[in-house]
Amino acid sequence: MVGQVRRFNRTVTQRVGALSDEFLARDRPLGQARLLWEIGPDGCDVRRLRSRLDLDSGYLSRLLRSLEHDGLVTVEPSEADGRVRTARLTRHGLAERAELDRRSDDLATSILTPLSAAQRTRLTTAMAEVERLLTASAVQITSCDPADPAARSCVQAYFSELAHRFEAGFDPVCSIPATDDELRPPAGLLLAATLHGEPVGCGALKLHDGAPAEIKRMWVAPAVRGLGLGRRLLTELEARAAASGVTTARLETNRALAEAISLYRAAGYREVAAFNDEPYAHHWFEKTLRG
Amino acid sequence: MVGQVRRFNRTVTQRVGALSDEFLARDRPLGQARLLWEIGPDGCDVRRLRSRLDLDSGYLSRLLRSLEHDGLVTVEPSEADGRVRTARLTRHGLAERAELDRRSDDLATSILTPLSAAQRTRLTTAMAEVERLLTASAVQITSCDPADPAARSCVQAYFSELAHRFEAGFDPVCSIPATDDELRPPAGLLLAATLHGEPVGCGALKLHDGAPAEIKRMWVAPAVRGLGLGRRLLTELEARAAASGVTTARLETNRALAEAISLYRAAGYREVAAFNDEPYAHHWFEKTLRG
DNA sequence: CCACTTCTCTGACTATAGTCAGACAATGGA
DNA sequence: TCCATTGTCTGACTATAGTCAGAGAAGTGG
Repeated sequence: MVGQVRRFNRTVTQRVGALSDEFLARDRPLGQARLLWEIGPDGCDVRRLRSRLDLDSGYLSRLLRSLEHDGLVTVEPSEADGRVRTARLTRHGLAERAELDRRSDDLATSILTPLSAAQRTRLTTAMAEVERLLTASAVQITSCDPADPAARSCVQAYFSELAHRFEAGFDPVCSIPATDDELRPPAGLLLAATLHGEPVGCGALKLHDGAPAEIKRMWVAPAVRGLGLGRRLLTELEARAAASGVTTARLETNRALAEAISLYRAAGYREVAAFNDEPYAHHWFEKTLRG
Repeated sequence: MVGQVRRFNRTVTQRVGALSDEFLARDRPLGQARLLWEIGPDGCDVRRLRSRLDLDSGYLSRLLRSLEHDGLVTVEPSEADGRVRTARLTRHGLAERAELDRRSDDLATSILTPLSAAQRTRLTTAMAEVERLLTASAVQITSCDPADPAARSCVQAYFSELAHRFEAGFDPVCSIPATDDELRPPAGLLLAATLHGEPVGCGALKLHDGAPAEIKRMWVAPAVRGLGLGRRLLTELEARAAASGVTTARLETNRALAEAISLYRAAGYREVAAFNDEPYAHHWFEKTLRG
């Protein structure tokens, strides 16, 4: 398998990587072209550009100056914050970006053209599969503090999804709470999943001395569902629980969350009698962990 | 489809391209690392390195000097030709290359690790498919002179394959000839297929004023069979024939060439009575071309 | 043997990419 | 209001990649 991945890497970087740079940079240096592309039709704060392209602020400033000099970009102070500056494409810059867009299409077309219709279908299908699985593999799971902005945004998204999906809506105040302190070692822990730095999922554990651990806050962003991320989070939580000497994991869930329920069943959880009085729960599950 | 290819390109260059450079270059500049890799365990002529990496001779020379200075490479005159110099890895250089190899494995492993067993299988299967089809799409078909070295090597390989596969062997002298002049416009033409500059297939056309055109020299290198290249060559030959005003294409073949025979049938050729006295032929085919 | 080509090397360039320190203005919290 | 922080910019660097012209040795065909 490793050999296959290496062969793939070689073929693809030769065919796609080499070409795409050459196609994208028309006359203009690659750095400028990338920047032009990243600014986008609606403009973008310089700060955002810096983090997205991971550039040194001095270097980025100089790149912007050269694009400005060529009449492709204007940079003005942002209204909201006088320190921040916003880069916007001029009419000329927009045309240039459209040209890059066209070239990107040309590159894709040049790959498809030599193939028969059947081969094109097979290629794009396989590309979609590779893309999805590479995305899945790029998701990183790390334990993080409940007060971390990434964790906060996941939990927030989780609550608002529950509010949408539960028949009766969802108000965190009525539910059994899991405070920051309860999800912070050694009382518990919280895992955050990130894709290219953006939070895309979470899962938490409440540990109870000698008693079963509780799994909470299992959530996966809609954009990355179907990539096995829920399963990965669950497996990781179980492993952490087992590492703390816990032998049983427990959780409760609402009947509206069908995918979650089938995940728990598939992962070896069996339904048990209610072990708490969570008002939003319809099902209670339990699993014995192997040390 | 174009959109899918573009998404694929973006994901893959982010995940694979960026990482692979970083993994490969350990301390050392990327150019040096690539060169070290390309020299390989058995050494390599400088001339070959230049064409394979497509480098300026001055630049390559300097890269070799720096590797030599670091004690990774020795460069000596080749025995066969005093002008050519051969680069060889020292023991230290071999160790360095092994390290690059290990890093390449690590990169592949880092992609596979986060995935489940089922996902890994799906990923490698899809990668193999993409790789094959990208290879297919990278094959270029161009008309070329029969005396061109690429054409010569294809025809040579074709003859030696026939000698192996025909029950009675194959001697070009006994077969109906197709001289260079007959395969040169306007009398005829020869198409060569190349992959990364290496010849991997051919096909030729003999035109006869007002009479059916003859298809000859259809051959595809074993390494690229199953990529639809035979079909592409045949289609291209038919198109060229039609463009010359020919309405019928003809060919004869030996019963040992089963794949070829099914290709002809699938492409719309129907078997006809022998239209010549080619001693090695068992089947004669004909197809009406659409203008 | 001579002219021509091939192959490699050196010297002298340029361009792109990127780093680092520090200046300066705007902001936000104490 | 002051002070630390944030965001941007300039100046002064370095490293990598790459180009081009020409020198000189070795081979090649007539």
